[in-house]
Amino acid sequence: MRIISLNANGIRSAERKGFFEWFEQQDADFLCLQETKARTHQLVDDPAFTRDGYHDCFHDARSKKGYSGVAIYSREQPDEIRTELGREDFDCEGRYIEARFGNLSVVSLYFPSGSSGDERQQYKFRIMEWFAPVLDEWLNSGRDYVVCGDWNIVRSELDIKNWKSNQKNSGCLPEERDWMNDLIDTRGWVDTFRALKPDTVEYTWWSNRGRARENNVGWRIDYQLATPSLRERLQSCSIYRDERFSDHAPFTVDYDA
DNA sequence: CGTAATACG
Repeated sequence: MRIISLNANGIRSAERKGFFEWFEQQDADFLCLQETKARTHQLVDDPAFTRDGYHDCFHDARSKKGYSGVAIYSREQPDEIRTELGREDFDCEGRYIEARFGNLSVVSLYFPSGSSGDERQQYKFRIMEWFAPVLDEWLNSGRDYVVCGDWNIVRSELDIKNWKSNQKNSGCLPEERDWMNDLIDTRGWVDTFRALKPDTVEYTWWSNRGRARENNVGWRIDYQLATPSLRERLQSCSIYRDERFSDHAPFTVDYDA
């Protein structure tokens, strides 16, 4: 079972850059996209976003055009699609979609960014507080979950080039890191990349200001978090070097069938 | 600075 996740930074932009041709070569069972930046109607009727051999589902932002938005592509037809978690100021921003296949749930999640200002940072903190118990419910549901997405939070010094200078910047704030680490170290979620590569320094996002990407001034803020039930099924993972499609890197995790 | 619509990350 192969799951690929990518913050597409605009699915229409990524498509123009050949993302789906690349995707079709990857032999993936599931693809989770974040920041599709399109209304669902702009995607569902366009063959460019409908791939042979895959089912697709989308959830867009009701609140703003061209903003946020998530998607899942799957070989198997889902039993059920969920897009609402019952909190209006979260549900309206197109940040969550879940596809269910038997006992497996695959989630594409776009966690809020706080980098645009204090208003959004306070929103991010409120979502953190509310979302942790939601994750606990999933963890205790008896279902297998893989929560793929852009979490906009690094965990440790291994996950960011400029650790010291970013301590006061959103995504690397101590209270954000504590929250993320609590999910994994205390509550029991598996950071699949870190579980497979305990000491590896690799990033999933680079600012497009300056020469961040060519200097590898990056952050690891994209994760596939899995329930402990999937830990023994973890095989391998890779973050792709490919810079063609987005300011984030696509990454793959392979799980035993 | 890139995406997609003029804000947001």
